[in-house]
Amino acid sequence: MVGKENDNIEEKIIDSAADVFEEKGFAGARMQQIADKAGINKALLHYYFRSKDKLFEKVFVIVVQRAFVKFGKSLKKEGTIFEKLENFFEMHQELLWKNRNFPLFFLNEIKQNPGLVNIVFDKLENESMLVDLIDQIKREQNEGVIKSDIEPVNLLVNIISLSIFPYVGAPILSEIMTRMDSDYETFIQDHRKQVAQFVINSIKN
Amino acid sequence: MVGKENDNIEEKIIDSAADVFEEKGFAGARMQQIADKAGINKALLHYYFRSKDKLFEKVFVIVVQRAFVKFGKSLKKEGTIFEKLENFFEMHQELLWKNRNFPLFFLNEIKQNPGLVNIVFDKLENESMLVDLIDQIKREQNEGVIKSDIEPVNLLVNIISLSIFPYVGAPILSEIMTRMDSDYETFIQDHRKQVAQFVINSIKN
DNA sequence: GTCTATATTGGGATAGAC
DNA sequence: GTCTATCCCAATATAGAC
Repeated sequence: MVGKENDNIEEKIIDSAADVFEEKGFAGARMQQIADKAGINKALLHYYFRSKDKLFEKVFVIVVQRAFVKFGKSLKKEGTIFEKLENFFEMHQELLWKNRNFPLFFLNEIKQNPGLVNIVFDKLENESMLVDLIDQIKREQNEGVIKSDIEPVNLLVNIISLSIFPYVGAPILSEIMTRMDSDYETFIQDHRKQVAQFVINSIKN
Repeated sequence: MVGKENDNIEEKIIDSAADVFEEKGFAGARMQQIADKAGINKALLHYYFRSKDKLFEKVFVIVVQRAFVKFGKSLKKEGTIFEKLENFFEMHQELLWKNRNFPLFFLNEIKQNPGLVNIVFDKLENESMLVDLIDQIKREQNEGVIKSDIEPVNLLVNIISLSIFPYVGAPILSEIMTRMDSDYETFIQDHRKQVAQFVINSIKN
């Protein structure tokens, strides 16, 4: 998740906690493991964050914000939907590869505790991002650049699905690939090459 | 998950456990809650299944097998890929709607404990199903029925992604929809109408 | 602030009566 | 087989010395 060495203990804890929570989920995470990874002991953890719940909430907000900021950057500001698509998949796949644990973690925690969504969303500024995209899709549909009459929202979710699922499903996909005398690595390489074209093919006709 | 009333306690426990495990995951599930749901007490749970781990493994295998059998049934044996696609999405969406908790649960547990995959897969007979589909895709590509030269495996995963993700992502999608003055229900209705066509459009040209 | 030692509690597991 | 009562450990949390 992180990379940069950190001597500020509070941040060191946050980073360690992020790793452990993302890997094990809230229920499966252990304060002991977080302390170990941060190179301190449990008592100090509680000194800084009082409880597991409080630590989690703080970490969750930070992690999600980081993720969404990066996600926002993977969207070009200019260009047609087609151009944006190429760029998005390229960036997003890279991002997902580096943060394989995040999507499943995120979806899970939100499901277990739907209240978390609001805490995060209220602090987000990219609010308008989606609306802008939807407007652009509508416009390009009217202009005939996009031939398909799919609902813009559905097109967006389709794109997200195609982008994220191969990573969320890694544990099972890699097993299936192995059993078919292939491997996950090759699959994901091919995926990155074809997915943008797959979407473009679908809507340009 | 189930539906039918059950007076056989062992099965009653399995069904209750399936519900709780699917909802909370292994780490988050509580033996107490399973006992309550089954209308018995914890001691009896342990009398029947000795430990949480053993109960979980038994339940996991059963639940996954049920799911994969149903999944297999959503695939027509005859017809072109295009015909199978229409049928598959129709059936699969119905299935997913009824078992919203399953996909996320499954992906999560496999990730936490990759060994589970083998336990399940070794007991599965649809092994050849995927291979058959891939052969068919290759054939139709050669015949020119499918115009796209996408790798068959990647096409399959794309299809699965489009089918499953909108349900796995329900917690976050429903929040997003609400914030865009729409709602998850409408989205998913539209999704079911367009997704098959989305794929067909992409590969028939 | 950071540690060791200890308290507390939640929850899985067992004993033993019926 | 099914229950109540209890055990026991793991994991969160706190006290108190330094």
